Amino acid sequence: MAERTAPGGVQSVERVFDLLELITDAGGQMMLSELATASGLPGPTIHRLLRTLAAKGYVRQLANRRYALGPRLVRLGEGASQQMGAMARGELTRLVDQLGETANIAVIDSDMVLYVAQVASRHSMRMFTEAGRRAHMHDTGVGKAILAQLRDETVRAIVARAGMPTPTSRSIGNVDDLIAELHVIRERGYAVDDGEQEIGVRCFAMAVPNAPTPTAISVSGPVSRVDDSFAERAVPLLREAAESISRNVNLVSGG
Amino acid sequence: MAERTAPGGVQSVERVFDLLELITDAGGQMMLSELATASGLPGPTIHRLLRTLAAKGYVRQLANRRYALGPRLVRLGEGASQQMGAMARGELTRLVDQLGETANIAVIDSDMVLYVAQVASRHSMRMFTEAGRRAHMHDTGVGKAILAQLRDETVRAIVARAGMPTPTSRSIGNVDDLIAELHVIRERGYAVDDGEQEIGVRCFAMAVPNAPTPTAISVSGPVSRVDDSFAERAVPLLREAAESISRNVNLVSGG
DNA sequence: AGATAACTTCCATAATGTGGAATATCTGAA
DNA sequence: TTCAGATATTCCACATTATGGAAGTTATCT
Repeated sequence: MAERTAPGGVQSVERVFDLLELITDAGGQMMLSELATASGLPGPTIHRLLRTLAAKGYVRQLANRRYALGPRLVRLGEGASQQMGAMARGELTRLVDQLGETANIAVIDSDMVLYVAQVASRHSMRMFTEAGRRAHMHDTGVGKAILAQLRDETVRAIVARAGMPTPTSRSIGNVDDLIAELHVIRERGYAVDDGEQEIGVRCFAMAVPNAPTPTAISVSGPVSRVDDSFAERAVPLLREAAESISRNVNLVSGG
Repeated sequence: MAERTAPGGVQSVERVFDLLELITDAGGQMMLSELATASGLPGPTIHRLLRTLAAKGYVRQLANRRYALGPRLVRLGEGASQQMGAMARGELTRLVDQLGETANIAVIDSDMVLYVAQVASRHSMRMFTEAGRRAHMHDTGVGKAILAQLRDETVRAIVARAGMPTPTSRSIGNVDDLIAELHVIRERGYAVDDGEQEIGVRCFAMAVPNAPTPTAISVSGPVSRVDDSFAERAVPLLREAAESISRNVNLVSGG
């Protein structure tokens, strides 16, 4: 019809993943009628698609007829996580060894950042950002590092869709301030999150150059440990790590 | 063609998930030609399917043209994992109320156990197994409960791939001892981990029957509290919980 | 460099997926 | 309990959609 069709895209495959994303957005389970209104697809079509997924275990139908994400997705997700992690884990571990703070790798995922892997520091006081967690872009180090690689108008579109909540008094609350901050990040080569997501937590982040999906890595910890002298040591190590990961992601890496 | 067609199944959807599973089995990345021989599908068909996935971020194409699992799968997997947890949380909470010790649910995930959800006891001294954590199978209660449901040769293959580290002096260190232990577990109906992962921690575990992915639940705590009289109370409650979760997880077709 | 293997694009074909209409099932009200 | 309204599922005629052989590209090996 009037809808734009992606070239070479297989319709039913696109639809089935749209449905899975909708269910995920809704917290893991949905009624068929809800999916119909959310997706705009006719009931029988959705039913047939979900039936196919259910037969393979990617979706489960509950007793109340609702459809829920199925256990087989866990394995695929874990595999994808390991895949990204395999390319980055060595470098993240090295960062943790060298700096003693928690290291993360995150990618952009529909207007937010998705934490793909984490190597935790051995300190008892540390962040709990689990792999698979999503966060806003404007108030995280990795998010700002990624945004700094995009064009300003793209950034505006992203925050318009995702919103700009201000979890702390230091969070950036409007687009123009964010754009200004991104200019600083581009000059400087790395992003800083100084208590923008949580007071007392500071984070240094850097984009992974030429990644297929915009990607960034970070080290973060309490301000008491993550100070100016930490930054001096961290920035060159972050750069090394980002470049090394870039090489891994783009070239072959047996793991 | 003369092939059997699944009733109501959407071909391209089935194929696309078969491909994702193949890539996962192969460790996260594969060449198109490898997929062609493994799946029996013609090259152009695979290419079109993967291109659709790649456009949405469920697969990434590396510089050497190999296809790897993409970052968007991470989020779906995480959602599915939480979903499993949601179905079990009520039962786990009841176990904690009844027994006063921490309850876990875990699934098998590429030769290891993946802790999907945990309800912690109120005791200050307790286990710290976080949801999302993976552990070996041979030295955990949930792992052994799951292995006891599999055929011996499958068990041998799993431990051959995953290895059998012995974190404590009580850990099982060779396959034959493990197989013997699994026979005991099958007879008895539940698994015990008595300090095999950490000295002083005891755990009772039971498989969730007929789960789509092999699954088990457990209660664990310090030996001082988790003794014989605890076992007497725990085992019937574990069985009830496992059966209840089984009913939740499997689609209740009879109403 | 040339040869070989692997990947990608093209396009005629019909098999495949589609969705409106009909039917079955569930949920809540009286 | 029975009934009405909402929701899910099955059916099936139709053409849109996916298919895969053949041809064209691009990488890798010798």
